[in-house]
Amino acid sequence: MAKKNTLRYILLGLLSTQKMTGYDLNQAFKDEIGEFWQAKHSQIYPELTKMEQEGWISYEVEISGTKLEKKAYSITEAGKIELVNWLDTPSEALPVNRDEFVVKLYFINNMDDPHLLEVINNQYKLHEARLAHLERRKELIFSSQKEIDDNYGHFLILDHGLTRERDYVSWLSGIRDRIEKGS
Amino acid sequence: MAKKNTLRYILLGLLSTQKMTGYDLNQAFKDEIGEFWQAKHSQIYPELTKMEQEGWISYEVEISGTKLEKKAYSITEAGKIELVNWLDTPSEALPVNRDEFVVKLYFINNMDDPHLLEVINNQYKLHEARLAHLERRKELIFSSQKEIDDNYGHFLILDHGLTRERDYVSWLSGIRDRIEKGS
DNA sequence: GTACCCATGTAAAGTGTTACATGATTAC
DNA sequence: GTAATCATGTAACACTTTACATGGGTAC
Repeated sequence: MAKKNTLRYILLGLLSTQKMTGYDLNQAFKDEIGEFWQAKHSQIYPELTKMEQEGWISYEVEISGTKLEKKAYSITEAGKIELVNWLDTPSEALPVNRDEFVVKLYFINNMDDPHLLEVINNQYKLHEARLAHLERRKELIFSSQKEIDDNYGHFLILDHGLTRERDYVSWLSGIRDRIEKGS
Repeated sequence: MAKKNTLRYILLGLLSTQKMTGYDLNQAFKDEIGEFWQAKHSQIYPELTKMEQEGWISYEVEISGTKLEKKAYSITEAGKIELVNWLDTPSEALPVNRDEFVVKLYFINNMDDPHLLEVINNQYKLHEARLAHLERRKELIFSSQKEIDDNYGHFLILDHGLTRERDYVSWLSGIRDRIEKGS
Protein backbone atom coordinates (compact mmCIF):
# COMPACT_ATOMS: atom_id res chain seq x y z
CA MET A 1 0.00 0.00 0.00
CA ALA A 2 1.30 3.42 -0.91
CA LYS A 3 1.85 6.03 1.77
CA LYS A 4 -0.72 8.76 2.13
CA ASN A 5 0.97 12.13 2.09
CA THR A 6 -2.22 13.81 3.18
CA LEU A 7 -0.44 17.13 3.58
CA ARG A 8 -0.09 17.75 -0.15
CA TYR A 9 -3.81 17.19 -0.70
CA ILE A 10 -4.69 19.61 2.05
CA LEU A 11 -2.42 22.20 0.46
CA LEU A 12 -4.07 21.45 -2.86
CA GLY A 13 -7.51 21.85 -1.32
CA LEU A 14 -6.62 25.19 0.19
CA LEU A 15 -5.17 26.39 -3.10
CA SER A 16 -8.25 25.25 -5.01
CA THR A 17 -10.22 28.22 -3.70
CA GLN A 18 -7.60 30.94 -3.96
CA LYS A 19 -4.00 31.90 -4.64
CA MET A 20 -1.92 31.59 -1.51
CA THR A 21 1.69 31.89 -0.38
CA GLY A 22 3.48 29.33 1.75
CA TYR A 23 3.07 31.71 4.63
CA ASP A 24 -0.69 31.92 4.11
CA LEU A 25 -0.95 28.15 3.93
CA ASN A 26 0.97 27.87 7.17
CA GLN A 27 -1.49 30.26 8.80
CA ALA A 28 -4.40 28.09 7.70
CA PHE A 29 -3.12 25.33 10.00
CA LYS A 30 -3.51 27.65 12.94
CA ASP A 31 -7.21 28.10 12.32
CA GLU A 32 -9.94 25.62 11.41
CA ILE A 33 -7.71 23.06 9.68
CA GLY A 34 -5.44 23.03 12.71
CA GLU A 35 -8.09 21.26 14.76
CA PHE A 36 -7.74 18.20 12.54
CA TRP A 37 -4.36 18.47 10.87
CA GLN A 38 -1.13 20.18 11.71
CA ALA A 39 1.97 21.04 9.75
CA LYS A 40 4.95 23.30 10.32
CA HIS A 41 6.35 25.65 7.74
CA SER A 42 9.46 23.49 7.53
CA GLN A 43 7.27 20.76 6.09
CA ILE A 44 5.07 23.01 3.98
CA TYR A 45 7.74 24.86 1.99
CA PRO A 46 9.57 21.75 0.75
CA GLU A 47 6.26 20.09 -0.07
CA LEU A 48 5.21 23.07 -2.18
CA THR A 49 8.50 22.88 -4.08
CA LYS A 50 7.90 19.20 -4.84
CA MET A 51 4.31 19.81 -5.90
CA GLU A 52 5.41 22.59 -8.20
CA GLN A 53 8.02 20.32 -9.79
CA GLU A 54 5.38 17.68 -10.37
CA GLY A 55 3.09 20.20 -12.03
CA TRP A 56 0.29 20.14 -9.44
CA ILE A 57 0.72 23.81 -8.65
CA SER A 58 2.48 26.85 -10.14
CA TYR A 59 3.59 30.13 -8.68
CA GLU A 60 4.15 33.76 -9.50
CA VAL A 61 6.60 35.93 -7.63
CA GLU A 62 5.09 39.05 -6.17
CA ILE A 63 6.98 41.93 -4.57
CA SER A 64 5.87 43.47 -1.29
CA GLY A 65 7.33 46.89 -0.62
CA THR A 66 10.57 47.15 -2.58
CA LYS A 67 12.33 43.81 -2.17
CA LEU A 68 10.37 41.19 -0.27
CA GLU A 69 9.53 38.32 -2.60
CA LYS A 70 6.43 36.23 -2.12
CA LYS A 71 5.55 33.11 -4.07
CA ALA A 72 1.85 33.12 -4.78
CA TYR A 73 0.84 29.54 -5.58
CA SER A 74 -2.13 28.46 -7.69
CA ILE A 75 -3.47 25.02 -8.46
CA THR A 76 -2.98 23.72 -12.02
CA GLU A 77 -5.41 21.64 -14.09
CA ALA A 78 -3.34 18.55 -13.24
CA GLY A 79 -3.57 19.49 -9.59
CA LYS A 80 -7.34 19.80 -9.77
CA ILE A 81 -7.58 16.26 -11.12
CA GLU A 82 -5.39 14.97 -8.28
CA LEU A 83 -7.52 16.78 -5.74
CA VAL A 84 -10.80 15.36 -7.03
CA ASN A 85 -9.28 11.88 -7.12
CA TRP A 86 -8.31 12.22 -3.49
CA LEU A 87 -11.69 13.58 -2.46
CA ASP A 88 -13.50 10.70 -4.17
CA THR A 89 -11.28 8.02 -2.67
CA PRO A 90 -12.82 6.57 0.48
CA SER A 91 -10.68 7.08 3.57
CA GLU A 92 -10.20 3.45 4.52
CA ALA A 93 -8.19 3.85 7.68
CA LEU A 94 -9.73 5.20 10.83
CA PRO A 95 -7.72 7.87 12.58
CA VAL A 96 -5.33 6.67 15.27
CA ASN A 97 -6.09 9.49 17.69
CA ARG A 98 -3.11 9.28 19.96
CA ASP A 99 -3.84 10.85 23.31
CA GLU A 100 -0.98 10.75 25.78
CA PHE A 101 -3.16 11.93 28.61
CA VAL A 102 -5.66 9.10 28.29
CA VAL A 103 -2.99 6.42 28.49
CA LYS A 104 -1.34 8.27 31.35
CA LEU A 105 -4.63 8.31 33.17
CA TYR A 106 -4.97 4.59 32.56
CA PHE A 107 -1.69 3.91 34.34
CA ILE A 108 -2.03 6.52 37.04
CA ASN A 109 -5.36 5.10 38.00
CA ASN A 110 -4.06 1.58 38.21
CA MET A 111 -1.34 2.77 40.53
CA ASP A 112 -3.35 4.80 43.04
CA ASP A 113 -1.06 7.74 42.42
CA PRO A 114 -1.64 10.65 44.82
CA HIS A 115 -1.20 13.13 41.98
CA LEU A 116 -4.22 11.82 40.13
CA LEU A 117 -6.49 14.75 40.91
CA GLU A 118 -3.83 17.30 40.12
CA VAL A 119 -3.07 15.75 36.74
CA ILE A 120 -6.74 15.63 35.86
CA ASN A 121 -7.30 19.23 36.87
CA ASN A 122 -4.41 20.34 34.74
CA GLN A 123 -5.84 18.57 31.70
CA TYR A 124 -9.28 19.92 32.49
CA LYS A 125 -8.00 23.47 32.33
CA LEU A 126 -6.32 22.89 28.99
CA HIS A 127 -9.43 21.45 27.38
CA GLU A 128 -11.72 24.00 28.96
CA ALA A 129 -9.56 26.76 27.50
CA ARG A 130 -9.69 25.22 24.05
CA LEU A 131 -13.43 24.76 24.34
CA ALA A 132 -13.89 28.41 25.26
CA HIS A 133 -11.68 29.44 22.36
CA LEU A 134 -13.71 27.38 19.90
CA GLU A 135 -16.98 28.73 21.26
CA ARG A 136 -15.77 32.29 20.81
CA ARG A 137 -14.75 31.50 17.25
CA LYS A 138 -18.12 29.99 16.47
CA GLU A 139 -19.98 33.03 17.78
CA LEU A 140 -17.66 35.35 15.94
CA ILE A 141 -17.72 33.63 12.57
CA PHE A 142 -21.15 32.04 12.43
CA SER A 143 -23.48 34.60 13.90
CA SER A 144 -26.22 33.96 11.33
CA GLN A 145 -27.61 31.13 9.22
CA LYS A 146 -26.33 32.80 6.10
CA GLU A 147 -22.76 32.52 7.26
CA ILE A 148 -23.28 28.87 8.06
CA ASP A 149 -24.70 28.15 4.62
CA ASP A 150 -21.97 30.06 2.86
CA ASN A 151 -19.16 28.28 4.68
CA TYR A 152 -20.69 24.98 5.55
CA GLY A 153 -17.41 23.06 5.37
CA HIS A 154 -15.85 25.41 7.84
CA PHE A 155 -18.92 25.24 10.06
CA LEU A 156 -18.87 21.46 10.09
CA ILE A 157 -15.25 21.28 11.12
CA LEU A 158 -15.67 23.83 13.87
CA ASP A 159 -18.86 22.21 15.12
CA HIS A 160 -17.20 18.81 15.21
CA GLY A 161 -14.22 20.21 17.10
CA LEU A 162 -16.59 21.84 19.56
CA THR A 163 -18.54 18.66 20.22
CA ARG A 164 -15.34 16.77 20.74
CA GLU A 165 -14.08 19.30 23.28
CA ARG A 166 -17.38 19.44 25.12
CA ASP A 167 -17.37 15.69 25.54
CA TYR A 168 -13.76 15.64 26.61
CA VAL A 169 -14.41 18.25 29.28
CA SER A 170 -17.52 16.49 30.56
CA TRP A 171 -15.69 13.16 30.57
CA LEU A 172 -12.93 14.69 32.69
CA SER A 173 -15.32 16.34 35.11
CA GLY A 174 -17.13 13.02 35.52
CA ILE A 175 -13.89 11.35 36.53
CA ARG A 176 -13.08 14.20 38.89
CA ASP A 177 -16.46 13.93 40.59
CA ARG A 178 -16.00 10.23 41.08
CA ILE A 179 -12.58 10.71 42.67
CA GLU A 180 -13.73 13.45 44.99
CA LYS A 181 -16.70 11.39 46.09
CA GLY A 182 -14.58 8.30 46.60
CA SER A 183 -11.84 9.92 48.65
CA MET B 1 12.37 21.13 24.33
CA ALA B 2 13.13 17.46 24.33
CA LYS B 3 11.11 15.06 22.23
CA LYS B 4 8.43 13.06 23.98
CA ASN B 5 8.96 9.39 23.26
CA THR B 6 5.65 8.48 24.81
CA LEU B 7 6.01 4.90 23.66
CA ARG B 8 8.66 3.99 26.20
CA TYR B 9 6.53 5.29 29.06
CA ILE B 10 3.58 3.25 27.88
CA LEU B 11 5.78 0.16 27.75
CA LEU B 12 7.00 1.04 31.22
CA GLY B 13 3.45 1.45 32.46
CA LEU B 14 2.42 -1.90 31.08
CA LEU B 15 5.46 -3.57 32.62
CA SER B 16 4.78 -1.94 35.98
CA THR B 17 1.93 -4.35 36.67
CA GLN B 18 3.44 -7.56 35.36
CA LYS B 19 6.27 -9.26 33.51
CA MET B 20 5.66 -9.21 29.79
CA THR B 21 7.39 -10.18 26.57
CA GLY B 22 7.71 -7.93 23.55
CA TYR B 23 5.00 -10.01 21.97
CA ASP B 24 2.65 -9.46 24.91
CA LEU B 25 3.31 -5.73 24.81
CA ASN B 26 2.51 -5.67 21.14
CA GLN B 27 -0.80 -7.39 21.84
CA ALA B 28 -1.70 -4.71 24.38
CA PHE B 29 -1.81 -2.17 21.56
CA LYS B 30 -4.51 -4.20 19.87
CA ASP B 31 -6.78 -4.01 22.88
CA GLU B 32 -7.56 -1.15 25.22
CA ILE B 33 -4.43 0.93 24.66
CA GLY B 34 -4.89 0.69 20.91
CA GLU B 35 -7.80 3.10 21.01
CA PHE B 36 -5.47 5.89 22.11
CA TRP B 37 -1.99 4.82 21.10
CA GLN B 38 -0.60 2.54 18.47
CA ALA B 39 2.75 0.94 17.89
CA LYS B 40 4.04 -1.85 15.70
CA HIS B 41 6.35 -4.59 16.87
CA SER B 42 9.08 -3.11 14.69
CA GLN B 43 9.04 -0.08 16.93
CA ILE B 44 8.52 -1.95 20.18
CA TYR B 45 11.40 -4.42 20.03
CA PRO B 46 14.14 -1.85 19.38
CA GLU B 47 12.68 0.42 22.06
CA LEU B 48 12.80 -2.42 24.61
CA THR B 49 16.45 -3.01 23.75
CA LYS B 50 17.25 0.65 24.34
CA MET B 51 15.33 0.74 27.60
CA GLU B 52 17.14 -2.35 28.82
CA GLN B 53 20.50 -0.76 27.98
CA GLU B 54 19.52 2.33 29.94
CA GLY B 55 18.55 0.25 32.95
CA TRP B 56 14.83 1.03 32.93
CA ILE B 57 13.90 -2.60 32.45
CA SER B 58 15.57 -5.99 32.64
CA TYR B 59 14.73 -9.35 31.15
CA GLU B 60 15.00 -13.06 31.72
CA VAL B 61 15.05 -15.59 28.96
CA GLU B 62 12.38 -18.23 29.22
CA ILE B 63 12.06 -21.31 27.08
CA SER B 64 8.75 -22.40 25.61
CA GLY B 65 8.65 -26.00 24.49
CA THR B 66 12.17 -27.09 23.71
CA LYS B 67 13.78 -24.19 21.86
CA LEU B 68 11.66 -21.06 21.60
CA GLU B 69 13.24 -18.23 23.53
CA LYS B 70 11.12 -15.51 25.08
CA LYS B 71 12.41 -12.40 26.77
CA ALA B 72 10.27 -11.68 29.80
CA TYR B 73 10.79 -8.03 30.69
CA SER B 74 10.34 -6.49 34.13
CA ILE B 75 10.55 -2.89 35.26
CA THR B 76 13.57 -1.92 37.39
CA GLU B 77 13.66 0.49 40.34
CA ALA B 78 15.13 3.13 38.03
CA GLY B 79 12.31 2.45 35.59
CA LYS B 80 9.70 2.92 38.32
CA ILE B 81 11.12 6.34 39.11
CA GLU B 82 10.99 7.32 35.45
CA LEU B 83 7.41 6.13 35.21
CA VAL B 84 6.23 8.10 38.23
CA ASN B 85 8.01 11.20 36.93
CA TRP B 86 6.16 10.87 33.66
CA LEU B 87 2.81 10.27 35.34
CA ASP B 88 3.25 13.35 37.52
CA THR B 89 4.33 15.61 34.68
CA PRO B 90 1.36 17.53 33.31
CA SER B 91 0.68 16.80 29.64
CA GLU B 92 1.09 20.30 28.32
CA ALA B 93 0.31 19.70 24.68
CA LEU B 94 -3.19 18.90 23.57
CA PRO B 95 -3.44 16.00 21.17
CA VAL B 96 -3.29 16.85 17.49
CA ASN B 97 -5.96 14.39 16.44
CA ARG B 98 -5.32 14.20 12.75
CA ASP B 99 -8.40 13.14 10.87
CA GLU B 100 -8.03 12.93 7.15
CA PHE B 101 -11.72 12.44 6.61
CA VAL B 102 -12.70 15.66 8.36
CA VAL B 103 -10.40 17.78 6.23
CA LYS B 104 -11.54 15.93 3.16
CA LEU B 105 -15.12 16.70 4.05
CA TYR B 106 -14.19 20.33 4.49
CA PHE B 107 -12.94 20.53 0.92
CA ILE B 108 -15.51 18.29 -0.69
CA ASN B 109 -18.28 20.37 0.77
CA ASN B 110 -16.83 23.58 -0.50
CA MET B 111 -16.72 22.08 -3.97
CA ASP B 112 -20.25 20.69 -4.29
CA ASP B 113 -18.77 17.35 -5.19
CA PRO B 114 -21.36 14.78 -6.37
CA HIS B 115 -19.58 12.04 -4.40
CA LEU B 116 -20.21 13.75 -1.09
CA LEU B 117 -22.94 11.38 0.07
CA GLU B 118 -21.00 8.30 -0.97
CA VAL B 119 -17.89 9.40 0.87
CA ILE B 120 -19.88 10.14 4.01
CA ASN B 121 -21.68 6.81 3.90
CA ASN B 122 -18.40 5.00 3.58
CA GLN B 123 -17.03 6.73 6.64
CA TYR B 124 -20.27 6.17 8.50
CA LYS B 125 -19.97 2.41 8.00
CA LEU B 126 -16.40 2.39 9.29
CA HIS B 127 -17.23 4.25 12.47
CA GLU B 128 -20.44 2.35 13.03
CA ALA B 129 -18.48 -0.89 12.87
CA ARG B 130 -15.94 0.38 15.37
CA LEU B 131 -18.70 1.58 17.65
CA ALA B 132 -20.37 -1.83 17.56
CA HIS B 133 -17.04 -3.48 18.27
CA LEU B 134 -16.44 -1.28 21.31
CA GLU B 135 -19.95 -1.85 22.61
CA ARG B 136 -19.49 -5.61 22.40
CA ARG B 137 -16.22 -5.30 24.26
CA LYS B 138 -17.79 -3.24 27.00
CA GLU B 139 -20.59 -5.73 27.52
CA LEU B 140 -18.15 -8.60 27.48
CA ILE B 141 -15.57 -7.18 29.86
CA PHE B 142 -17.62 -4.96 32.17
CA SER B 143 -20.76 -6.90 32.84
CA SER B 144 -20.87 -5.96 36.54
CA GLN B 145 -19.90 -3.09 38.82
CA LYS B 146 -17.21 -5.24 40.39
CA GLU B 147 -15.37 -5.56 37.09
CA ILE B 148 -15.60 -1.81 36.59
CA ASP B 149 -14.16 -1.09 40.03
CA ASP B 150 -11.39 -3.64 39.63
CA ASN B 151 -10.25 -2.29 36.27
CA TYR B 152 -11.28 1.31 36.42
CA GLY B 153 -8.44 2.53 34.20
CA HIS B 154 -9.44 0.12 31.49
CA PHE B 155 -13.09 1.04 31.92
CA LEU B 156 -12.33 4.74 31.57
CA ILE B 157 -10.40 4.28 28.38
CA LEU B 158 -13.06 2.07 26.83
CA ASP B 159 -15.87 4.39 27.92
CA HIS B 160 -14.08 7.39 26.49
CA GLY B 161 -13.49 5.61 23.20
CA LEU B 162 -17.16 4.67 23.10
CA THR B 163 -18.37 8.20 23.70
CA ARG B 164 -16.06 9.46 21.01
CA GLU B 165 -17.35 6.96 18.49
CA ARG B 166 -20.99 7.61 19.35
CA ASP B 167 -20.51 11.30 18.75
CA TYR B 168 -18.64 10.73 15.54
CA VAL B 169 -21.42 8.53 14.22
CA SER B 170 -24.15 10.95 15.24
CA TRP B 171 -22.20 13.85 13.74
CA LEU B 172 -21.97 11.98 10.45
CA SER B 173 -25.63 11.04 10.40
CA GLY B 174 -26.53 14.67 11.07
CA ILE B 175 -24.58 15.74 8.01
CA ARG B 176 -26.17 13.00 5.95
CA ASP B 177 -29.65 14.04 6.96
CA ARG B 178 -28.94 17.59 6.01
CA ILE B 179 -27.67 16.59 2.57
CA GLU B 180 -30.59 14.31 1.86
CA LYS B 181 -33.05 16.96 2.90
CA GLY B 182 -31.31 19.61 0.85
CA SER B 183 -31.03 17.66 -2.39
C1' DG C 1 15.01 51.90 16.96
C1' DT C 2 12.64 48.06 18.20
C1' DA C 3 9.27 44.73 18.55
C1' DC C 4 6.30 42.05 16.05
C1' DC C 5 4.88 40.08 12.08
C1' DC C 6 5.75 38.75 7.11
C1' DA C 7 8.26 35.57 4.31
C1' DT C 8 11.19 31.58 2.94
C1' DG C 9 14.16 28.29 3.33
C1' DT C 10 17.62 24.10 5.15
C1' DA C 11 19.52 20.63 8.54
C1' DA C 12 19.19 17.30 11.90
C1' DA C 13 16.89 14.33 14.55
C1' DG C 14 12.97 11.84 16.18
C1' DT C 15 8.79 9.05 15.39
C1' DG C 16 6.09 5.76 12.91
C1' DT C 17 4.90 2.41 9.03
C1' DT C 18 5.82 -1.05 5.65
C1' DA C 19 8.47 -4.59 4.12
C1' DC C 20 11.86 -8.11 4.69
C1' DA C 21 13.33 -12.23 7.42
C1' DT C 22 13.30 -16.27 10.25
C1' DG C 23 11.89 -19.96 13.06
C1' DA C 24 9.00 -22.53 16.91
C1' DT C 25 4.59 -24.07 18.89
C1' DT C 26 -0.14 -25.46 19.04
C1' DA C 27 -4.60 -27.02 17.64
C1' DC C 28 -6.97 -29.33 14.05
C1' DG D 1 0.70 -31.73 7.45
C1' DT D 2 -0.92 -27.24 7.72
C1' DA D 3 -2.76 -23.11 9.26
C1' DA D 4 -2.81 -19.88 12.84
C1' DT D 5 -0.44 -17.97 16.31
C1' DC D 6 3.74 -17.23 19.13
C1' DA D 7 8.11 -14.92 19.09
C1' DT D 8 11.89 -11.71 17.69
C1' DG D 9 14.37 -9.07 15.03
C1' DT D 10 16.35 -5.61 10.96
C1' DA D 11 16.06 -2.39 6.85
C1' DA D 12 14.13 1.06 4.30
C1' DC D 13 11.29 4.57 3.92
C1' DA D 14 7.90 8.17 5.08
C1' DC D 15 6.33 11.60 8.03
C1' DT D 16 6.85 15.17 11.65
C1' DT D 17 9.18 18.23 14.79
C1' DT D 18 12.84 21.15 16.45
C1' DA D 19 16.45 23.94 15.56
C1' DC D 20 19.22 26.74 12.65
C1' DA D 21 19.32 30.72 9.44
C1' DT D 22 18.22 34.94 7.05
C1' DG D 23 16.13 39.16 5.79
C1' DG D 24 12.13 42.68 4.78
C1' DG D 25 7.90 45.39 6.29
C1' DT D 26 5.04 47.95 9.50
C1' DA D 27 3.38 50.28 13.52
C1' DC D 28 4.73 52.48 17.67
